[in-house]
Amino acid sequence: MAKTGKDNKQSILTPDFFNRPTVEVAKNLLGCTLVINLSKNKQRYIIVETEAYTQDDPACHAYRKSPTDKITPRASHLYKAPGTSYVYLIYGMYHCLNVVTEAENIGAAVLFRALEPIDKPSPSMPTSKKSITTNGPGKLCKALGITREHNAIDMTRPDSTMYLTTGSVLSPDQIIQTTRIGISKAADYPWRFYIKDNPYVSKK
DNA sequence: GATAAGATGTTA
DNA sequence: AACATCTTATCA
Repeated sequence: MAKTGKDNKQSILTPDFFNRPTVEVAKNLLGCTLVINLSKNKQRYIIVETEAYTQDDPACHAYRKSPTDKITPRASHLYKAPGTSYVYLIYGMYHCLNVVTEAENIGAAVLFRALEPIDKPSPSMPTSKKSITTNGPGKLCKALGITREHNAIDMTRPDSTMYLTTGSVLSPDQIIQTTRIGISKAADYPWRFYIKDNPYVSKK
């Protein structure tokens, strides 16, 4: 289980953090804090599961067979500055939250797959996985109220409705790297990361 | 426990 | 027609 990190000084993640290889960013986001200010009360969540999607990845929305292929409207957000939010609708009923990585105009991002609440923790421990509402990319957006309205937010600014800060520092043996979930194209890429033994990670 | 199917609408 | 998902139903 991740620590809350309340004893640490947390600093906001800057564009430099996201302007790096996407797989590195996905790994390093584990343990960091998502701060979200959609309603009146600011809420914080620890990132416990991520996936990387790059410009060379057939599963990425920004994937183009040839560099001359046109950029589609949905994927256009993926080409914005590192640290920008990208939200899309999946299966007609769920939203998924990503943060843009690498340099502007590259087209890569990290998908947020699961979060651990800091401010409203479940009483003691969740009694079962069914009671967790932030373990899965569609579920967490529903729980946090994230929709396509929250596209193209600069998440590197403390006055944004969403931004990211440093959190608990994880030791290498707490970070599990494995294959991605829920996709058919390039599902064998080992670009999913999660915190070992954390009860808020999706799946079993 | 496992596996199957349905909901739903944007995208290319 | 496919889809970076989740819930519910049914079988064991």
